Amino acid sequence: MKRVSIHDVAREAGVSITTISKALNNYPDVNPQTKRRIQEVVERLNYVPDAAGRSMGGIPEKVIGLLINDLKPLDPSGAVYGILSGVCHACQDRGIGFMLLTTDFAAQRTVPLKKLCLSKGLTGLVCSGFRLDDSYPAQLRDIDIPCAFIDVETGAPGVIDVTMDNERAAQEAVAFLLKNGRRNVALVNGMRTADVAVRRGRGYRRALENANLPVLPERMLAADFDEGLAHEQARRLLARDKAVDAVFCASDLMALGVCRAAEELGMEIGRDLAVIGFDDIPVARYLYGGLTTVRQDFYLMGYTAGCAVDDRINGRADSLVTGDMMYELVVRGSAPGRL
Amino acid sequence: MKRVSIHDVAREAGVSITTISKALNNYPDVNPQTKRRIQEVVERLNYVPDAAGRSMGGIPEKVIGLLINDLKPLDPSGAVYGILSGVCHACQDRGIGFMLLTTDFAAQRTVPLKKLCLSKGLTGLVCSGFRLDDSYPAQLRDIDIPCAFIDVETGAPGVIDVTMDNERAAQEAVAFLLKNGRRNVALVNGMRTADVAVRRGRGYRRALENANLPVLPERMLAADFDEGLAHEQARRLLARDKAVDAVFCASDLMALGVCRAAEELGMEIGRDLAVIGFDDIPVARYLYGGLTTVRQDFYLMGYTAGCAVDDRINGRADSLVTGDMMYELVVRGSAPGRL
DNA sequence: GTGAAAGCGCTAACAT
DNA sequence: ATGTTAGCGCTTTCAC
Repeated sequence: MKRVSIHDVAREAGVSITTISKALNNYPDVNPQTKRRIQEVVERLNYVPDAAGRSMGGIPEKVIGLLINDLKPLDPSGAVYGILSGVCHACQDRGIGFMLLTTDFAAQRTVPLKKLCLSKGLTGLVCSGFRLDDSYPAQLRDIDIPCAFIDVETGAPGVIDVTMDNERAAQEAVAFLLKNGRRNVALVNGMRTADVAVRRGRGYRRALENANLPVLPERMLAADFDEGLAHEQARRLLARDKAVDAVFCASDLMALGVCRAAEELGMEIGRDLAVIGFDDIPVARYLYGGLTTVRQDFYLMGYTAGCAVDDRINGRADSLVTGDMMYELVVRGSAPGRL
Repeated sequence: MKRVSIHDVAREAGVSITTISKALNNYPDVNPQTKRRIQEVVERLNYVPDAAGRSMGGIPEKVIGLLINDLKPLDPSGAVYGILSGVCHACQDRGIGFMLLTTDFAAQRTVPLKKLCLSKGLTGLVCSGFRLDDSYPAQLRDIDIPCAFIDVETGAPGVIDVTMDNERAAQEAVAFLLKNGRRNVALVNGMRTADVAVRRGRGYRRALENANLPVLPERMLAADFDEGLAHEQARRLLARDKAVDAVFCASDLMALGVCRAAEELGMEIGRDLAVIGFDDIPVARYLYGGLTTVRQDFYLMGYTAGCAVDDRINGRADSLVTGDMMYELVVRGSAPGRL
């Protein structure tokens, strides 16, 4: 079964392919009658212009690629999904094509970013899920299409960094704990290769320093954004350091692990131990009397990134959304108090 | 900045474009020396073959499209994400292209499925998120590429239905409750337009009938797979019908809502009220002493669908994974007992 | 208002 | 082992 081409339509409609092309691209110099006849034939033959053909002819569709690093089977925090749907909707709203691409640590060394963009024919790019030791962030200067990076402050010239002020958010969260009477606040952080983790760690530290409290290394745990690891680490910490009365976690998932550990040790969440998470995942409000957390809006980040890239594509360079994304401390039962 | 084409490479390497093409496509009849020289020029010029050009020339890349209906900003159950990453990885493993597409109720009536496939140049299709009243499932006979449907038993000839035996799974879950002493089991179901909801409802009914227990309409609630609605409905039910000692929910999210309602009414989950969910979302194991649930593996469903479609593309028609997907009753604290 | 012809970047017969 | 040429489906001058 061969594909029906513009020639088939032309033959059937009794005109030249040129006229078909013009009619389909809404050129003004086509007789309305002819146009209608053509439309009819198009319907009847179920003709659909070939994208490759158009592209070659001179109408390459604009496409924004969302490049996700290390796409995993599970996305417990929903961050990847949120960003994905955000970029996707932005492209829909702007009437521009969307393409999902993936890579990983190894592939980044094999295929240059520029080559990737070129081979996919991208007009714009949004990157997400990259760590500080990945190589694509360093290849940013090579590509010549508008590009946005999510959750990594690349600082690269011309690159749109879509991030929120993680340091300040973390600082506020810890300050909230201190203000509500906690004095021995521990930290459960993600891996050091995650830009956001580094910054949240800094915020934690700064909050303690501002309150003239000691920053104790033994109270700063790394749990790779993993519930299980957080649970394990927290259990050990809480068992040996009875003074700890609050924990700030760099993700809700890790906060869940901490809560689990605390309950196993007979502590009551929100009273004996205040726990703050990060992200505000959909189920956060239902757990442990509600998980106090720093909300961020992944969908909006994706949507913002997509729009910003599209703006750049269209020459509007005004949108520089660096560090501007919203966050909000949502106070619930796991760490009660007032702001 | 013009795109570097095969001609540029040819000129620079001092050979014809044919030789370039052959070298790049690993034809045997190219002098190894020449080939190396070409590789060099390719690197230097940063040449990347144009996808559209190849497509037209005669090497159209195979592409499987994942068509998702009604893509929302949030995916609390992680179902969409799991399927997405599954199909994506399947395509990677099989060395075939992957394309994410979206549609919605309105668009389905505007753009015929066939037209969509044609315009995107798809070689295969995986559909997810469709309801019984959507129109694409009915247009299946129109398309002439291999196609898999997830979570809808279309029954269409040639279509790969990737589903699990929802009816049997639900029946087993309810039977488990009965076996462990529960006698007044309520149902909290999703919307009637979801194929899986219909089947899970049937399983619930059948389990009761098999045990010669009455099937009471007032104990069958519809909560649209929504936590809030489930909470509301359950609260009302539990308040008026004190006999209810167990609830089977068609999703973990709704189960959470039910648990919340029960606790508000002073009931203890797992003792006063047994609650079973469906899906086994990542956080399920951490809630209410662990949520008893029917696990399903969305990632695997996506992966299976992708592979099955690829098999079909390659002429291997053996893979007919209808109703075969795994499920498993995971017993935890919210509905304790033995199988 | 319509059409003939060139050309987009590439592959594939078919020479040579 | 390499080059010539036709053609893929489309858009776009430029004549008519």
